[in-house]
Amino acid sequence: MNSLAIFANRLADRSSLVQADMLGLLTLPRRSTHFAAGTHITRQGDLAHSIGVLLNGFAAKTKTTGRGARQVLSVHIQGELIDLQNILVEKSEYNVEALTSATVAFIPKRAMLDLIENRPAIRLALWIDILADASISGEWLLNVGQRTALERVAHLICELSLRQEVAGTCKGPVYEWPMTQEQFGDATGLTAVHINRMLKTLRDDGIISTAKRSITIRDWPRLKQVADFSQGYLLQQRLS
Amino acid sequence: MNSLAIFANRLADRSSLVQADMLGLLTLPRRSTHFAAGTHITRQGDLAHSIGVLLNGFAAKTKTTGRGARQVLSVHIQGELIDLQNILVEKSEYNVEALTSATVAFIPKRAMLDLIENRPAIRLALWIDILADASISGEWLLNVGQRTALERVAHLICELSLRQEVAGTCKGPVYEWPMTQEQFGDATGLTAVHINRMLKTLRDDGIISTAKRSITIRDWPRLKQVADFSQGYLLQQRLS
DNA sequence: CGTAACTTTGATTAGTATCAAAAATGGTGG
DNA sequence: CCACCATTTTTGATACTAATCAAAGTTACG
Repeated sequence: MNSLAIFANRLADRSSLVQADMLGLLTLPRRSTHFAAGTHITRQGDLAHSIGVLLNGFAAKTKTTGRGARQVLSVHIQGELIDLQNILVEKSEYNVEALTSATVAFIPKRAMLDLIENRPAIRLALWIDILADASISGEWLLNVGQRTALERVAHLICELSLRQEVAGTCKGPVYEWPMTQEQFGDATGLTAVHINRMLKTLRDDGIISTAKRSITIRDWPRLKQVADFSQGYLLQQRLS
Repeated sequence: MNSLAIFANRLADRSSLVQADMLGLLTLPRRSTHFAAGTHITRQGDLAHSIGVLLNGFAAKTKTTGRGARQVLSVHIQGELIDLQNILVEKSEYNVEALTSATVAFIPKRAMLDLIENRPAIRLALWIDILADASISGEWLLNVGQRTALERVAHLICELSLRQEVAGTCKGPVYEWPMTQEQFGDATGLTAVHINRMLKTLRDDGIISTAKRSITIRDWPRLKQVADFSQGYLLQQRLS
């Protein structure tokens, strides 16, 4: 199977693609590279000459303050673009790190731009993709700025679980959890120690249970309620 | 002078527009409406059938948790689009509020979409505009998630001052400050009381001075340093 | 099997929120 | 133009959430 199939199908969910669109996507030139968990895929300041598609695994966009504090800006799952924002920018403003072992297909910017220019439906799908990322970013800002520690933790669990569910990479109530508690903290503006305590609270309340690299949601309605979660911001129009 | 001139010129700074592009922008159908400070321009859940351009004044995008806490997601100045993210979305995910007395030109979505479709240079400029907004959003997340109260306050002062400077709406070291301390707090994830204390600190250190609706930057290098501010994320390529 | 990374728990501290109230400011109508 | 009222700013006292520091368990990995 074509390695970009998952990516192409994801875009097809965003706009109506015809045969020629799909063909254009599936025949994009690319070079696939494998990354170990914890390694950098791209770095802030890098010249951006290609656009990455995450073929498998999880990745995170991060940014660091001058004093060394790291914020996770977004988490990406299989089939998602990890740095589309660089398409019109010379230098990347972010780091992208592999959270788990991950494979990335790098598509030359030029090829991507040509496809965008020539195929309006793909252009539309990518535009929606950017808007959806921006919408998630806004919800994260609300999360970090206004919610309590417990709410933030519950909220991110809701989001990632639902996104995996919708992407079809995970069924049941057991969801892959791609982050260490340190990274979870960096995504929510909390310390790893406090993440640990909040997870314990959710566990003690029977809302979730945790395992090595997964979280089981035992009481989705209550988790959603604790998290103040409503999925509209994910902009998954076709599926909600 | 054409009321959309400031807007059109701003886009011309983002990409090379030819005569026909400018004409297309300047002849966009629109209806201008005036809003008093503190009133809502659009609301979360509203059907989005037009796109707003801020002709003068300041506006803020906001989002509220289910428990009623409000986060300011972005602040917009003269000439900026206030809800371009709605162009491909049916229902708005945000509120837009007038921070000061403000005038907004509402452009029907259809007209905007046609222009985007037919004028590649405008499409490019708008795409960059969205990416710049997203980049600012990322920096805000870093700000709220990882910086101390004093840094956050200083950072937002740097950003808004510089943006006004670049837009040419404010020269000198005295910058219009469009927010109450309450709103400032909602933008930084702090309480109004704490904003007040941080401003006092900056004042006592001789870095800024404050007046009714303005802030004077007395020591820009030190403010920048306290804020951990570097302007790259604003994506003002043509000017930096 | 040994070691580094990660999780868990406890004790203490620090930063910011909350509560309260006074002072200053701005807008409005008379 | 002044007086009044609502909003905003300022300051003080106290409470609480989450950070920090520290160390013991646990897990993953080479």
